[in-house]
Amino acid sequence: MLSKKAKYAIHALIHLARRKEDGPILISSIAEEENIPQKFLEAILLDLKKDGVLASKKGKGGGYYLIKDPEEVNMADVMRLFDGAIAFLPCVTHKYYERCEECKDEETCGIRDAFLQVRNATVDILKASTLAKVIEREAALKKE
Amino acid sequence: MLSKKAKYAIHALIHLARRKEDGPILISSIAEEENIPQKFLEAILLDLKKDGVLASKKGKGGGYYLIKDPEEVNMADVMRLFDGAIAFLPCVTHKYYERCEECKDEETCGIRDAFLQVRNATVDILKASTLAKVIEREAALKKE
DNA sequence: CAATACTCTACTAAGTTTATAGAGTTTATA
DNA sequence: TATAAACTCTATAAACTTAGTAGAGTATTG
Repeated sequence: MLSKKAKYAIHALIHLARRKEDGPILISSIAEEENIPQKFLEAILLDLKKDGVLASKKGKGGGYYLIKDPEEVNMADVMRLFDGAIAFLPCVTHKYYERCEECKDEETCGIRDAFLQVRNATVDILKASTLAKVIEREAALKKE
Repeated sequence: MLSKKAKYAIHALIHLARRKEDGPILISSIAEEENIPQKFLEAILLDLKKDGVLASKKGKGGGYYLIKDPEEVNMADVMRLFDGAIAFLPCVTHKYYERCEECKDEETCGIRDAFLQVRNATVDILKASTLAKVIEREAALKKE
């Protein structure tokens, strides 16, 4: 399961992507509209800023805004930032690779093989799920 | 990530599936060969027994053995037994469904739509990954 | 300079995971 | 029928993670 942090981050990003022409958006207004505890959201937005997805402006008229294109921000990257590896086993991850202690031979491990398929399918879908795509899809679903 | 419990369970099941003609296998021998803390493994095997995958025999000559066909035991079921839902969001699971608190309209939620695709792809692969298939695949990888 | 709004550090409560300890129960067999 | 073998059950606990709070600090605008 996604952590609340990752989930909140996705909601905040969609929120900002929708309003990307409106200039800086207040933390407090995101928190209120998306039902996220404000102090918790502050930490999340800071992480997204450090990661280069968002930028902020201090003082009156300040707030957060997207600096990446909504087509370049995808669910896989957000999940990795907050929850770490996406895969179910450390031996099939790319960035967070670790050997399984109990594993005798990784190359011929049938369990690994199964979970590698899962990981690849998952990452493919999540990479394709950009902010732009999610917003687009939402509009399409509303028309049905 | 899989919990250790789920991981140990999979290893124990593969171990038992490989030796399904050998009669009851000792907990202690599974624990030793698969590098699993014995007391921890006892609880895991008990869960698998309650779930109807394994049976046990007490006393001398006792141990655990598979009662389901290795082709009928798949990774999805094992994961659900020990770790609960497979999906990343409660609103896209089947058995463990729950509404997302912050969600305004589930039917048109673009985030849900993305994670539903992930869940479906994941479950399809995990359901196809039976003990028999994992063992088979392992043999194939060894021949390469 | 005063109000606004983001930033940083520290802390904490609750829950989950990964075990361990030890007594209890059942069964085979000598 | 005693005894050792082997699974079963209950209780406990350390370590870690998650989700969230508090409050002081810093930068900016007007």
